[in-house]
Amino acid sequence: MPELPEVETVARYVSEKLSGKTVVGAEVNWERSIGTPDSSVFLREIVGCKVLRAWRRGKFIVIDLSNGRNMLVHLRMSGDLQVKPANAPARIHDRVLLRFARGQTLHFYDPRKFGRIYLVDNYAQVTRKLGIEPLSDDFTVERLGALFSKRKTRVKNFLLDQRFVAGLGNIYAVESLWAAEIHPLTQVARIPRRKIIALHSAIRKILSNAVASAGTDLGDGVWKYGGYRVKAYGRAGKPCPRCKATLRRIVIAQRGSDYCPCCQRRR
DNA sequence: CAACCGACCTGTTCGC
DNA sequence: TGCGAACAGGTCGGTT
Repeated sequence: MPELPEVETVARYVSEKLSGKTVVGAEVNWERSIGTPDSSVFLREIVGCKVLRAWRRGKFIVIDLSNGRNMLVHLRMSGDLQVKPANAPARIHDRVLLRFARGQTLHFYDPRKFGRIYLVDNYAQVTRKLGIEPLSDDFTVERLGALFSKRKTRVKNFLLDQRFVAGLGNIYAVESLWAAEIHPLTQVARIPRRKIIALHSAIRKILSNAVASAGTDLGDGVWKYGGYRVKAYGRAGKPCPRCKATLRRIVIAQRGSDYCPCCQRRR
């Protein structure tokens, strides 16, 4: 579920709530929520750690600890982090709880159990394979063009592949392609320069607007904080906001891809 | 190299 | 109303 804007929102929230606080206790209710190390080792090693700050890399929340190590959280499809008073009851889908000094508890809520927490010496052990940060200065039209060159991948698959650009997921990939007027099945090497420019600009604009809006609330309760409004995602059968043609949905990489058959022509 | 498929999980929505 | 199927913001490993 959460993509870059939602993960950024959670990372800022955690940083604000927990910076300077020390873990005094921990509970794991679903072992596989801990990616590494084993949950028993995690429980032993996380207690006593002090949070310096939290930030984001791709879709990972990275927590810097005062002992130099890092705790990372990936929310996958349904994860969320909430800081509550120590006396707040755990919910049925709270998989991991971290209790902090001064009566605060971090709840890792994750109905589908896909999310993962990692405790490592260096965050790069986990994030090593991630591609470029789309909101960084390094993400230029030239870099995007270079990644496109000679590749046969379809652009929708490309945008979902975290090894190229880190942070886009299905919603924002669909939105970016709609904004840039590119058909999702287009092979990246065949995208003309003016469209590369349009896509680069769309990705940055859409992601930064969504971050500023605290993400996207699709109305199904999975993410209920943000105010970003989608233009194409999930709107198959409804009119294109640009040309009024009926939006369509096809499946690419087993993910629904909404697009406008009129403005997003193939080739 | 690139696409596809099943896994991993639970909850919600859809169609009959 | 009820019930099973389909589908959901992500990623990985094994096949084609």
